[in-house]
Amino acid sequence: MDTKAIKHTLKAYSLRQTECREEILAIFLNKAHALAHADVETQMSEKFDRVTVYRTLKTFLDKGLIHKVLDDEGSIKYALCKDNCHQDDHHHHHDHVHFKCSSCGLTTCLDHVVIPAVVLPEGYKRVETNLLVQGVCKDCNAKQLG
Amino acid sequence: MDTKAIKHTLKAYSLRQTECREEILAIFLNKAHALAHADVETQMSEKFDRVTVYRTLKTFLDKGLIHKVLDDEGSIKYALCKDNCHQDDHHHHHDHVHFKCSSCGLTTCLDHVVIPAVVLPEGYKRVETNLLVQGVCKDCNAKQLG
DNA sequence: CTGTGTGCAAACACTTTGCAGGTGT
DNA sequence: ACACCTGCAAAGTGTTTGCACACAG
Repeated sequence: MDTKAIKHTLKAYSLRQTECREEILAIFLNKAHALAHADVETQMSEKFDRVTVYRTLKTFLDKGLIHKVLDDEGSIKYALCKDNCHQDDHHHHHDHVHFKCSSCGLTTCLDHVVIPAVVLPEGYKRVETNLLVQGVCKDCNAKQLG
Repeated sequence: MDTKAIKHTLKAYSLRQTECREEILAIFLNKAHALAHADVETQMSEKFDRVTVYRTLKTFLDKGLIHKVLDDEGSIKYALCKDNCHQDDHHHHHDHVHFKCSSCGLTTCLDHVVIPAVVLPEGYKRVETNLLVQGVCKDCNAKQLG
């Protein structure tokens, strides 16, 4: 993976460049799906402390590098934000469609799926919308049919 | 609250009628919003064991009496299913719109809000859709304005 | 009577906090 | 040099499991 891009990204988000952060960011870049804390931990080649992983994820979240992905199991997952999703300025970016596959268990961002407008009852003020679709993903469907 | 209805409901879901179950079911009936395990526990007049509350919620979930409500904090919440949502036969009932108010913190089911059709990419098979809208609810909005 | 529910104790898993020392800028 | 990261230890919190007894049907 492009370590230059990783370093550049950290810098762009005003984050110090440490080995732990580079590795965690690399994991997110390599994997296209959302990761829970436990997923990140198990995928780290070098063992950093659990606590450091917790703190790194929280830092990334605060800085707007990653965002939360809802899950039906109670474990919070995280996924990389797309470009231009900074700390002060990611309100326009709060609508996400996520797909969780019951077969492979992975949750992916469906960036190209348009989230339909939801008509709320009178008096409700919408700030953020999260849509989680569960089912069987493309790959698993193909395997079953093959 | 109508204890007769509660007993009837337990029976309808093939659940033994115990004090604990009646009380938990009563709490769900009284409260219009989704409840996490901790919420249920704190609202029980008589103190039953934490473990019993966990098991009761799991049982209710398995039988289709309640359903999961997504949350952005990682804590699973539960809410009563509407009528005709039985164990074998609640696939048609899997689409929910929930609203979480950032002011009062309550998550409510918006039963009358139509969940828009989501167009998935080719190959994806949808089974269930969960939509969580966050913002400010009717009541809190009214208070702020008042 | 039988199968299930409950309480208790304990194990287990998850997450946060405080502090001392190390590291990036 | 300074601020911030990290690791360790420990505490705090949330959840599950096993077993003995109680209770609903």
